[in-house]
Amino acid sequence: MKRVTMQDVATEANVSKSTVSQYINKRYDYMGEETKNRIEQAIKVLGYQPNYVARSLKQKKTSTIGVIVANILHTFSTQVIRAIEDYCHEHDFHVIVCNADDDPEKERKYIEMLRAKQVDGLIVFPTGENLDLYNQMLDEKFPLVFADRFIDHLPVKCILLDNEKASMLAVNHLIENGYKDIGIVTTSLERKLTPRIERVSGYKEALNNNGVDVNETYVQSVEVHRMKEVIKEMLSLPEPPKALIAGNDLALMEVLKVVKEEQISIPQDLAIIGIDEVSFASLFNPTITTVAQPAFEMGKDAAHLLLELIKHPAQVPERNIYRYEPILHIRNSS
Amino acid sequence: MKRVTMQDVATEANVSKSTVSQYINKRYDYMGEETKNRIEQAIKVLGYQPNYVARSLKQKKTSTIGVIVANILHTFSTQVIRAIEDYCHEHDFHVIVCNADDDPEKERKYIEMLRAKQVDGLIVFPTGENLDLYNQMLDEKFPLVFADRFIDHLPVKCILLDNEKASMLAVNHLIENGYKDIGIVTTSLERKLTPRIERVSGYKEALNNNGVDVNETYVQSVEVHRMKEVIKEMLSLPEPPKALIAGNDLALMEVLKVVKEEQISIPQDLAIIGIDEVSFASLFNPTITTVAQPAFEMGKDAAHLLLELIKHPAQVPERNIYRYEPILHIRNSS
DNA sequence: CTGAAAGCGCTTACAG
DNA sequence: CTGAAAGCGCTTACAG
Repeated sequence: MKRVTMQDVATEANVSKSTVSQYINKRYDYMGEETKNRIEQAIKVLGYQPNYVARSLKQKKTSTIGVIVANILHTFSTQVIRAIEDYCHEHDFHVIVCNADDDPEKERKYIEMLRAKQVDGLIVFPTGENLDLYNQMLDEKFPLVFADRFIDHLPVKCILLDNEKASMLAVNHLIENGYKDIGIVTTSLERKLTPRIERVSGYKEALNNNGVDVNETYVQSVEVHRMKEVIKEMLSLPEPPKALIAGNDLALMEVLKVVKEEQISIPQDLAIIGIDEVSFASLFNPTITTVAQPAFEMGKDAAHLLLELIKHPAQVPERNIYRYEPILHIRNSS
Repeated sequence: MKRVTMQDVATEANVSKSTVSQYINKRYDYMGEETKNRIEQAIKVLGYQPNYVARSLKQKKTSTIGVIVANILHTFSTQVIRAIEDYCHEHDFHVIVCNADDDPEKERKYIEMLRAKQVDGLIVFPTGENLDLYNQMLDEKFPLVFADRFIDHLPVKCILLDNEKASMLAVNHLIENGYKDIGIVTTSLERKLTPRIERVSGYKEALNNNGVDVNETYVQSVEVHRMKEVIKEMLSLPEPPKALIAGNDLALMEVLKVVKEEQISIPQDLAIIGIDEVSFASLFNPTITTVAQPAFEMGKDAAHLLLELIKHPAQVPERNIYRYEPILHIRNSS
């Protein structure tokens, strides 16, 4: 079952393949009406479909971008990906998504594979551990956008939440509602990943701004599998917090598991705010107060920015850091 | 910033590019130790990365598959995609995902684009409306696997849930718990999509098997945006159902919205079972009984099947339909 | 207005 | 054990 090529069409239409190529690429400037019709006919008769691989090789572009997310389990990642795909498909770009699973080795492999496949650009939620690769892409002026996390001293365009403000919105809202003993639980800070670091520092700053001392036992950052345990410990302190901020959607799930297991009444025994929106926030009993990221907008902008870098490499904007405003959804858990 | 090619490596190592190619492809059978070292050195010095586009053109394979989901909003789609990606990455295949949004025109566009990009195979959640394309791929023996839905009289490998059994599990469980007035709400049946049709027919059959007459006012199939309204009507009947099955995860969300708005007590006023697992099922108040699909297994098997079709086109198995067992998770909403 | 020719960066049968 | 040559299916200056 040999696929029909441009040469076949040319033969069928009695023209050269140059002319067929012109036709396919809609460069009809000087093309005779009759020729056009013959080619159109031939294409229809033979059921010709152009081979983009050949075109890509010649044109040195693939109209494909790669997206490497750190951890696809976050709703935020899924939403950003969806926005990127929507935007790219509208602009006739394809998207290859990879999940690095927060593993620097996987990230390395995917960056190399995607570049070998000649993607025109890359959106990465960086693990932060492959500085040589990041720098190499920068040196080569390869179109690159980071999302969610930035790496110090690396002049890469980066799209991310104003994380400090996210925590501040949560803290301020709790304080307005009369809470002072406010805890926060996030995933591990060991790898110094932007959102976690900033959410904790924003939390501390907001407490300070409100004249509340930070109680370090109320601040816990551990891997997800240890989180329930740590939350239970925090709630068993002689003076447990009266409110708890979940650092992201996965942390919120752990908090809710503890709430269930220990039959804690929300918000009477414990107020809860989650950073990141979750699908069930307004269905839950009680409904859950969240600080949402404008994930769709962020994904769309990341894609837009990347396609600009690809199409107009000459006019790259100066700005590197793009911050997005978190949105507080006040519901009944706080 | 010219990328370095195989020719550059060959020159640097003082060999021909044939030899470099052999080296890259690990065909060292007759290669001198010294030559190997020189090439290895040259690659390192120049930072050579092979160009897969050129290789693909020559080899007529891209090691990439396409996945076209009907509607990416379903958790099931997301999970299947993730399983496909995991499996493919393990086997050095790449995945391009497209969301047809239940629009046959988009599906057509994506099938054509992905084939133009020379993907080696396709996993499709078919809209069912592009019979000519499906048949064309079949004629050309193009590697193709359907998921979630099958199309009558089309001999395509298809991976899907035993949907009738899913409904039956739900109905039987409700009947065991003493319910007889059981309703079901699904998305529209107009397009005759397998899961919806089968879930409704399984529901009816299960009622019959239990000697319960089907009450057609308890069976509603409409688009998501009309679902709340229809559920409210059903619950306002003179004799409303005492239990309700949600036909998929999106339907369950609508049911839960109504429950919230109308302050219905679950399961006292109304028992609920959802088909499809949801992230919050065991966190909810009450926890929600669901019938889950083995989504991860299904995605993995779909990918495995497709890669087999790609690698061993000669030995395609006879079997076309692969059914998967639904799993009843009994919780407190029923 | 259309065609011949070169070339994109690889792989592969074949020659030596 | 290694290399010269052809070719994958396109695009693109350039010639006429």
